[in-house]
Amino acid sequence: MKTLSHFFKALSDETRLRILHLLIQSGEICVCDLEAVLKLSQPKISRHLAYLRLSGLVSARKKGQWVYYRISPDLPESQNSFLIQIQSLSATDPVLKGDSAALRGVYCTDTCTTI
Amino acid sequence: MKTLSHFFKALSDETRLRILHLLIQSGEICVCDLEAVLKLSQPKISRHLAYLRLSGLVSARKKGQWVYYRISPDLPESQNSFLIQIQSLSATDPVLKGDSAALRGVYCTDTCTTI
DNA sequence: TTTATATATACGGATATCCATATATTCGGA
DNA sequence: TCCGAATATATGGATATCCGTATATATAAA
Repeated sequence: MKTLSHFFKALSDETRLRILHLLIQSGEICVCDLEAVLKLSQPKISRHLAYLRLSGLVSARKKGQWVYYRISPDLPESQNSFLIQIQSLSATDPVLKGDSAALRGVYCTDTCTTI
Repeated sequence: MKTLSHFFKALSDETRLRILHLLIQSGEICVCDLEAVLKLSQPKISRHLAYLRLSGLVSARKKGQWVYYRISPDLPESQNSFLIQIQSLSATDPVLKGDSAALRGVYCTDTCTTI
């Protein structure tokens, strides 16, 4: 039960929702790409990523000086089905829709994305 | 987007999750039955019901001295599909499972439930 | 009209959350 | 080895959240 309310607390912040939405959509993103897409300060993004990491929602992989984040592969099924639904929200939410578009832009023009 | 994070904030508290789970399951419950099932103080329950009411998640109907709460009938579809999933969580979560059982008990023995 | 029951809200304190700014840390390249 | 880029964390302040307790309100019953 604690786990469950903590899970929703992780979803209850706008920045974290936007991050999760991008991770669900793209599989794996590094911090600097999140920074470029979300247009938020680097410490703010890192702080929320740490929050998500500590809640077990995302996992990180270090490659050189970059750190790639993804939705945690061993998330319990119950939580996973909630996350999947977030994906469908981008159809109606303008901010999420904008993030999706910005992400495509980053993946076309940026230099920091090839693994 | 604010709406969405506020929605999850409403789900991020254990008491509110338990209340919502009962409302989803039973349609309509009055405060005193919630009190009997959850075994929590009346002001605590009322406070969280007020929170849910202000977030638009539940609506209230007054009948005599009782107030009956239900999931808001005009909840946006996106939020509704999230709520429905909460129902399925009672299969795995012991607290929610216990609440379901206690609710059945209340509906058999109590005096305050007939509308 | 007084009394009891159901429900809501006010108050004050403890704790959590969130942020901006500043500073560490780690790693690759010159 | 030194420098810059990518990322993480520390600090302190503002605000929100949550709770227990006390109190208010409304309705029913006596």
